[in-house]
Amino acid sequence: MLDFIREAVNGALNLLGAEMTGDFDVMTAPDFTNCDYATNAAVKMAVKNKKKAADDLAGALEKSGLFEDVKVIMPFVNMKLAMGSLVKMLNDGDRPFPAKKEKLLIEFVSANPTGPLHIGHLRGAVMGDALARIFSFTGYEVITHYYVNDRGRQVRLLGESILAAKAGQPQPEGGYSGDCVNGIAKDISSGDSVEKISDMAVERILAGIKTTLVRLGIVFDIFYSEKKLYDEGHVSRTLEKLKDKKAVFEKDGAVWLDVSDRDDKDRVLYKTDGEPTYFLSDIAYHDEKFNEADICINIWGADHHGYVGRLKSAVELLGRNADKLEIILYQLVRLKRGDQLLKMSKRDGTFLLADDVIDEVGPDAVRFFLVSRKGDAQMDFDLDLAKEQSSKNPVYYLQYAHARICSIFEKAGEMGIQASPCGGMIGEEARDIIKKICEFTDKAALASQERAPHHITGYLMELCGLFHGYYDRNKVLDGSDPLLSSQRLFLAGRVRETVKKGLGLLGITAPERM
RNA sequence: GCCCCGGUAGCUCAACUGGAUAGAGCGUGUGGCUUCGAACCACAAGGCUAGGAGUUCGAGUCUUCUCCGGGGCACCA
Repeated sequence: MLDFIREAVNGALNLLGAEMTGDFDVMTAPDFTNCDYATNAAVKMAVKNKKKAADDLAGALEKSGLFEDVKVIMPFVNMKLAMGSLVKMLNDGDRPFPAKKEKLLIEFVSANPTGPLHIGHLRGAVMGDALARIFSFTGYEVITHYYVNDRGRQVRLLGESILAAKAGQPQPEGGYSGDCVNGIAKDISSGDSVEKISDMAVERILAGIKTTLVRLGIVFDIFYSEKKLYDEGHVSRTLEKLKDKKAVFEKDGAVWLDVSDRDDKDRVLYKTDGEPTYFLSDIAYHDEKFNEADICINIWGADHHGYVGRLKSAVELLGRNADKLEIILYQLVRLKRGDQLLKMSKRDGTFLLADDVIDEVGPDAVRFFLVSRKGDAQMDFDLDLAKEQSSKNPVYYLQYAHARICSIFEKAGEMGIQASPCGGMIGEEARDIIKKICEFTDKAALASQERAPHHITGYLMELCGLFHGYYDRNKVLDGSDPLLSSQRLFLAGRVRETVKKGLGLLGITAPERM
């Protein structure tokens, strides 16, 4: 829609032979103007008399025949679309997004395979998946990654914890406990090596994580193994590249990387005990990612914020453009039950499992809640509200609109009415809703550009709100007026299609009945 | 101490990157099913956008200071 307005304004400017001092904006017009869109193009024209420029522009826009009203309220030129323009857009359907040249790799969740997913992982999972869907819809070629830290100290500790549990001995320092560890301990033979048990445990826990993700409708293209980075020599190759840049040095018995340009201080690659840090393999991993894609996007919890600078610095040392590594941080979610804030601690085992939350609230509601706020706002997730008042949950408002329209189509079938593109029969009462439908691709583009899925939820609330109101005031199927009925049915069909597409971008189902 | 993110209606959050008279959901109050699905609709109440100063035609949005909340400052991930 905004493209359409922009083209119209451009056309008018060309007609006037206008010279511009800068780009102009197109925006929605406020209610009191009784118009749809506005532009500040007049004040961006290279003339002294802005008022005259605005009047000239308004005149040229009027001549286009696309608008039923154009009025100047300085500094804006406001436009009201002609019903014919709107109906044509509605009938034509959304323009598909052209394929983008850049290939995009998005990595998210990447929780350590040392235990099941818990509430803390959920927001990143849901945001990442929604973004992947939005990117794909808006023309990017997209690959999704889950990076698996399947080696190193934590994994070894997991194996040792399981062995200890098996032998009935106390946990090693900082070790793991809980149902997960005990469950695996039951199924091993005590003679196995730590390595073997660790590998087995990782495999099993990862399988559980995948199951949880599938419940949410999340399926990754690739689970990328850290171990593989070592086995295939990527880590050592990356290290050589860094050494070539003279960025690697030894100090106090450890090996360091100079990342001081973007971080507070230099960071360690090999510890004094000779073990590599996770930082080293992370760098190798990102080098590999950039071999596959033009833009790499990571979804991280805000608690990893301190890690951003050093990784960007390292990526730059490898000759990559650090701006093409986009790290999207999401703030942490606090869980509430009514007024009660839930204290969660990994150590006490009091954190809530992702599966429990999904059981309690349902996958669609979980996804809707966690994706309906922008990532850099921290949020409180009230389980009581999401669960007990689930019938008033906004997600049902959207799904209900979809189901309702499905039901209308069923009824239409019984009545022998078929949808047909709208003509003059559709009146003013459908104006707002047609306009809203035609704004869908604007919102998808916005969500894609800003890497912010919450624009879609807000849009869908507006669209469905308009439809529910329209439905209440206008009978779609009227046996005495088949022509009007078929056109209103077409309109309803476009609403249904748009709601389904929008929910699809968020990974939320669009049920036909509920 | 330094860095990052927040502070908007009673609560949870929006506001199309600087646009005009700041919007939804929940909660509260009133009204609406003989009619395509009432998980819905209509109307109402609710605001000095934490506070001060600045930038310009114009600020919730940009700069700066103060206050409050969250997170981070490892040879842990």
